[in-house]
Amino acid sequence: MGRHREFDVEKVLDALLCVFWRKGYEGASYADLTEAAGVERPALYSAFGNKEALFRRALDRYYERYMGFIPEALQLPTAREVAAHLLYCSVDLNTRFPDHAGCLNINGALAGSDESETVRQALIDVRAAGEAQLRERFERAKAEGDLPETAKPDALAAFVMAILHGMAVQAKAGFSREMLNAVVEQALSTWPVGASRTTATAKA
Amino acid sequence: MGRHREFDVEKVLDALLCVFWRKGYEGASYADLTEAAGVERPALYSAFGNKEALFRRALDRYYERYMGFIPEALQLPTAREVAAHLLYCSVDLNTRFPDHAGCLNINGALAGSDESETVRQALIDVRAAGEAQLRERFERAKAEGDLPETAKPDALAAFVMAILHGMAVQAKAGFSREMLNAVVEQALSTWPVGASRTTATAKA
DNA sequence: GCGGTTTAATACTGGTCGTTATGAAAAACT
DNA sequence: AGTTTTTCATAACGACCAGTATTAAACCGC
Repeated sequence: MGRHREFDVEKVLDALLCVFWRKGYEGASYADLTEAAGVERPALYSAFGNKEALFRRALDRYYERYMGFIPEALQLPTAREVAAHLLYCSVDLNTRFPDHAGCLNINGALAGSDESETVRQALIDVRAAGEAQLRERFERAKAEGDLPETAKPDALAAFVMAILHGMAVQAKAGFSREMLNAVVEQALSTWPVGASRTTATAKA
Repeated sequence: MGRHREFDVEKVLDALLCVFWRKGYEGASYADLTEAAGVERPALYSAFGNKEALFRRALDRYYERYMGFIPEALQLPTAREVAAHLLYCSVDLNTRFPDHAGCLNINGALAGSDESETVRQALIDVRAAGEAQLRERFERAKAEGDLPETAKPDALAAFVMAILHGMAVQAKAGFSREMLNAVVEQALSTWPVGASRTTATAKA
């Protein structure tokens, strides 16, 4: 019973997500958020809680709406295809929206005041979870002979993640999609070749 | 004539530099800065100007004091050695100080409020200048036959920079030096080989 | 040692931050 | 229709932000 909410919570969350994507957690003020959402301040508090809870909801939604290519990639048959799909889709996402380039996770809170420490750690945890999934996928690939015996799945996963993070930084700096695709090409050009695929070329 | 300054400007600048390194431009408050410097607020204004000017001085000092390996690297004989030196020295710098891990340029201002836009652009410009130097060095390497005719110096430079930025993000997240060195190893494992060095191994 | 000049320390400014109290408007239940 | 409950909009809260006015202390030349 009682009055109904006059705004669509998910639509508002999408608008807030874009603000955080562009300005990061601390850089986004409630003035920015209310303007983008078209909703007054107390409504945001009643719908989501405080700013940190709001950001975490936006982060969840970000992975649901935009990071669908991660599970997609993990299901591809070879480690190389997994990496390629991750990298190319990431380039697309990082450059698709000119007004909020890059990645919410990286833009969100790389460094900042002590008050945002918990948010920073949350972002780190999410990245670490993704990297762990990737490492496990590469371990499987190694067991399947898709990656050579000398391959180090943890280093390979960290390498792919480094490219992803580095390109997010570059996208935020205005790098073109073409340039970032060339970076991906370069990154993939040295992919290790396993026993089951020794016919693959060594350099793209 | 008049009273002498009681503090060493360069020592203070080093202390401020470390605060920015850890918290970034917007995340560092004057409360943080004065505490780290052991100097009161008006003294910082009289010595450096406002916060932005202060940050730019700190950034200059950062490159002078800690980024000496960049010109070092550019003078090495082969493109691969240039890249290797950049990457390994960067890992060392990013993990040398546990209380301010990563890179000042990346931590400084990746995203934030509109007021820090000029600072963000300044950091982007500095990175672009470094990348341009690297590209030119790779163009020379290509002309010398050190890189193959098919090599794209701009993509190669962007690739190396992406690894550098990505590792800076990872270092800030607490990655160990060993892990990052493994990332560098992976990044270098597929380095293109030119006609003058066809005897080099294709995979590490 | 005395006047002129620069630095040092304290305290304050207007503005913005995240958060919340308050009272009016609107919907559902009795 | 009347009552209750929830949402809405305005406006306020204390805290902190970057930046500064003010006054006392230290140094110089004389």
